[in-house]
Amino acid sequence: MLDNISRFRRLSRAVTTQSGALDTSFLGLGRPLGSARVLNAIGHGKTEVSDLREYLELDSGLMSRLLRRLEAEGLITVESDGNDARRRVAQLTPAGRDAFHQYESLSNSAAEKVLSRYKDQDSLLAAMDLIATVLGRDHIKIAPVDPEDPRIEYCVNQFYDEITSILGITFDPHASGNPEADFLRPPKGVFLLATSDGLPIGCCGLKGQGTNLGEVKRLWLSSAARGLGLGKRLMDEIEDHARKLGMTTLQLDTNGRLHAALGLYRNSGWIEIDRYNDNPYAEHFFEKQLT
Amino acid sequence: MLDNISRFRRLSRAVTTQSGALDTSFLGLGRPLGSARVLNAIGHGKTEVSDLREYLELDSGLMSRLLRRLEAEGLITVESDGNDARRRVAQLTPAGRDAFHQYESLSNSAAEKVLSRYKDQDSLLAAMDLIATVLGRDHIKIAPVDPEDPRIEYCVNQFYDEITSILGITFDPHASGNPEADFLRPPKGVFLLATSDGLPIGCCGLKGQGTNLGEVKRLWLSSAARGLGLGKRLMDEIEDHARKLGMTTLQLDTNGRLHAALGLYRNSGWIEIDRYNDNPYAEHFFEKQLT
DNA sequence: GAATTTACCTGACTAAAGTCAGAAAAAAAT
DNA sequence: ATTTTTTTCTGACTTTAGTCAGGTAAATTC
Repeated sequence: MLDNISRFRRLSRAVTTQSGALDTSFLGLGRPLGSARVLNAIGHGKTEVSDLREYLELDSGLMSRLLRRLEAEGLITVESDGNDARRRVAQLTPAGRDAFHQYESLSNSAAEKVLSRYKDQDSLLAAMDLIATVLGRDHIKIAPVDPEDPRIEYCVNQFYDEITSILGITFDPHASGNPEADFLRPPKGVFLLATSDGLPIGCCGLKGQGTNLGEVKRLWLSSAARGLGLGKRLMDEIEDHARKLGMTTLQLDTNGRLHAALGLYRNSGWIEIDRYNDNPYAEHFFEKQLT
Repeated sequence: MLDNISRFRRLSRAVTTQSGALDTSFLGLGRPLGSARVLNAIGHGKTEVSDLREYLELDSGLMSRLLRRLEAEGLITVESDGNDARRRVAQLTPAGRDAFHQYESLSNSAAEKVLSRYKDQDSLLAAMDLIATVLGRDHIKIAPVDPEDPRIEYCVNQFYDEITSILGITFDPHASGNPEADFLRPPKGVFLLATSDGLPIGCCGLKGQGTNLGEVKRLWLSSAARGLGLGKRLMDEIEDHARKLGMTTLQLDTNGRLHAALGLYRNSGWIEIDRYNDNPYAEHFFEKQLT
């Protein structure tokens, strides 16, 4: 009925009007918007002044004055960086932390108010995840984390749930050769986690034994993250890590019903080979030579 | 992994940063934000100054000055209203229309850029509709429209598609007693359309024959609009219209697989009765006495 | 028909946001 | 060791946004 662009702009209007509720929370504590933005950015971990400037897109003169103002209010301290004495680092004082938490709880209660009025929260939240991930696709971060990190646990459990529902069976991780964490962390292997603004949206493990043969395990993408080329990015980074770990050949197994995964492997240089293990869930086996 | 509130705030950040792309389009033409907002509001049909003030939440002094400024730039004209000479009405000049269209195309191309980068646009747009509708639930409008309005046609086609997919058969509107438009518009009946910021999200028809018996037809809610109590609102308004049209008894038929609809009828005073027509898709028949 | 209310306007102001030129100190490049 | 670059800061501005106290004319109420 409406064209696609109108539909997007409609979302944008709805969110900005509603999170006017979030934005006005920035105005609700009697502090001008500029100061509030700086305080919140610091609270969210942007401590280096140059970072702050870039993030908030502020002129250096203005930035400086806003920092002086927050300092004068006793909300922050600004000190020189140890490594580079030109750079300066801002920290919240206890009073600053208080003020920051006031902003946070204002934002939270505004968000809660919106959410609480809707019954089917799961689908609403899934829709939010999808949109936030697509809009923030340029800011997706991929980084190695420990295989026992709770975020990996979350991703892998999602992976199991999906396998279970797609294959229509109860997936037993051990039967599929659930790798020990030691094989998935340096120096033997690695586990990559993809996050979008804090939300884990994908992962991929590389299992090694200290030899030149590695195995790719547990490639998973959240439904919000599909269609963004993230699977390819994860696999490319896994290959980079494999090379650094001295591997020359990678293998993986997968199930025929995971169409997107199959397509990805076939389109990125993987060659189908004979069964190389007894994983009951696997139907296709691939190998790739690293060059 | 993230709690619900963080997920909402993540969406909000993503949209405001991205539609920073939309917002900065308001800043991209060398005009201050205030003037740009007024110009765009006028372009979108808010012509009365009092409307503008309320919509943009501006002080009357500020509003006045912004209008003078746009007038001086030759973008608008402001004249007194014919009916009430205190009120004033703003109109875009040709130059103003040009400027407005520049803002529109900036916004559109920003939106297009985001959308074009994603493969599965349907699910993305559905997610956007859902969120925009939920966030804008307080602004859902229900109004009678002509049964041959293209928006009704759109809704009713969606309704047919759904019936087809839920019942697993090809739905033939005529077999189900597709009512003639004349029975669905005053003075015999009425057709209500629910819209959220321009997007049709639900409809309901009331078929009459000029007697005291009416029939409710084609109650449909878009998937984005479920769980908001909109079905109840539509039915309540249908009953109001029925009373005004002199009806004392309403009937309807429905299929057993439309669980939400069945629940709605059973919870709002409808009594199940015997089959009163030969609609092959209907399995349940209800009646309600209006008081 | 006088009093009140409404809608808009103007002038006089303040606060906030943003710009620009230059200066100081540290780091990096030559 | 000197020059250049980077990072931050300060002072002197301008523009924008927002507030408040009236004022005028039209409409409404009594």
